[in-house]
Amino acid sequence: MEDQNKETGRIPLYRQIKQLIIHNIQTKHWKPGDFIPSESKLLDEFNVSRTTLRQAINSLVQEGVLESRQGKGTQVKIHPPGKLGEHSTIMFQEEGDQFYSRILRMEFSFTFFQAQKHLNVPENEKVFLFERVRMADGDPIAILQFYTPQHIGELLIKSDLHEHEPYAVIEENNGILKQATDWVSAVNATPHEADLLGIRGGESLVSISRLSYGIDEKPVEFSRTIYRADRFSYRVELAHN
Amino acid sequence: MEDQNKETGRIPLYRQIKQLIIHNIQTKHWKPGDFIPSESKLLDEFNVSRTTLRQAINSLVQEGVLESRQGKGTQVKIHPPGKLGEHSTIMFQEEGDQFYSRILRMEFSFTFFQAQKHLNVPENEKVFLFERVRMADGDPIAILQFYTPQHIGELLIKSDLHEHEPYAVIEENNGILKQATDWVSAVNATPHEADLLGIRGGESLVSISRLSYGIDEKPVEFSRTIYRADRFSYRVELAHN
DNA sequence: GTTTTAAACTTAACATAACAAGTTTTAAAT
DNA sequence: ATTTAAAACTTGTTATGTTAAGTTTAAAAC
Repeated sequence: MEDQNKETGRIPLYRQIKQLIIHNIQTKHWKPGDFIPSESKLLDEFNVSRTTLRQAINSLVQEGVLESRQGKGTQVKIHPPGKLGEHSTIMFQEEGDQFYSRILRMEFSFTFFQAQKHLNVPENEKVFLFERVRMADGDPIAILQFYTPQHIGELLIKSDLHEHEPYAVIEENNGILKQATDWVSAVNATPHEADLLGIRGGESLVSISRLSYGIDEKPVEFSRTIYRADRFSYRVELAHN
Repeated sequence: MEDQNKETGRIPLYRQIKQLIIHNIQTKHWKPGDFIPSESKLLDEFNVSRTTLRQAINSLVQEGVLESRQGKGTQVKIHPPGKLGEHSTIMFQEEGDQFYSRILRMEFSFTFFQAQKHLNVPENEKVFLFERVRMADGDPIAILQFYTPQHIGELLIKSDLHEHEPYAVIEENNGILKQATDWVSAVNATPHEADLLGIRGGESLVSISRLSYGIDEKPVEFSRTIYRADRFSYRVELAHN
């Protein structure tokens, strides 16, 4: 760590080290499952005290980015794509359901104002919308609207979204997701929604809005999904913390 | 810290310190909101290095038991009764709302089958139901059904449920809650529910079923609450761990 | 070749020291 | 009395050691 870092001061050294580690992960220098260099090697690379390095690493272990084991080493933790937390969002009644999606829209626009605001996208930049209907054994069960900033949207259209889940594409190209907030509520189906889902207008639907952040704390994805309430339940495990 | 602790070895010192701190909290020696002694005082009391003491304290801060602020001190964190996890269940639009409840039913019965099953109550024992309508500034916004095993129900009716929240009564008499599961879904209001909530029949409502467990891992409370969707949002914070 | 042993790695735990940066208390100045 | 400044607290950050405890590797013994 250079002197000017110590002198600029405001940002603690261990946080700067954290950022360097995160950068190595985001640039795929260290990939999920990889062992990062040992403490002694990182001490040489970063030129900080062991205390400081361990503070940075332990912090990332706490946040679920790294995983350390005594004697073995420290590796970048592997997470299933898009899976955050312990909640199991989708609880359909049958296991044998065949899932697939029917794409409704893939569109860049300046006018997705709510998503633009949540994603912190400047007004002169477009937002990408990816809209699908999710089917289970031929029945439509949910409408998914998936918004991302322009540069991520371009990544997505380059991939084959008919074949790959957007979460998987993002995590392969844009680093892993670290944190998200869900807002769960209920709405009455509009005639158009009822039409898509094959239900009567006014039926109750579960609405889930999600805002996801990457390990660099920047918003990655805003989505709104509405589920048929008769096919869906959202489970949350709660504990003190 | 005595020598035999260091020599028995297996349990790290900082974990032993953690246990001592927790013991002080459990025995109400240090109460929620209290500032615990400063680091220098605890160093004298425990006879360990600052590193070790801070490791114990920081660990408890991470777990949400303590809360430290530079320059001020470290205090035992206050958890609102019945509040588990980071989700903030109730997000009504205005801050100035005056909340109160109107009691509908307080009843012991053998026939609350769903609750009986979830609470693991034997068939020859009654289940207690406490049913209310929650009001915000005069508007009804939710119907709350609160089920407990018989012995807890008896505690509740002895307290003044017009004055005290059942969660608070339980945590004062029956220990704190440790874990809970929420199931969130959506339903259409029945005519009776619409009547109670002052809305049209068929309106969308958010339905939350909760099963709570105490420190002894036994079920304490099963509840079902339905909220007017226009006044309610359920927020969940998700993170890797 | 196989097993055993020791060495060389890894992270975990603990102590001591010094300084920085907030907050409160106290004493001084007005 | 009020304001100001200094001192005395508090937790936060960083450095430098040392020893312990797992895991892997390499050498030695068979």
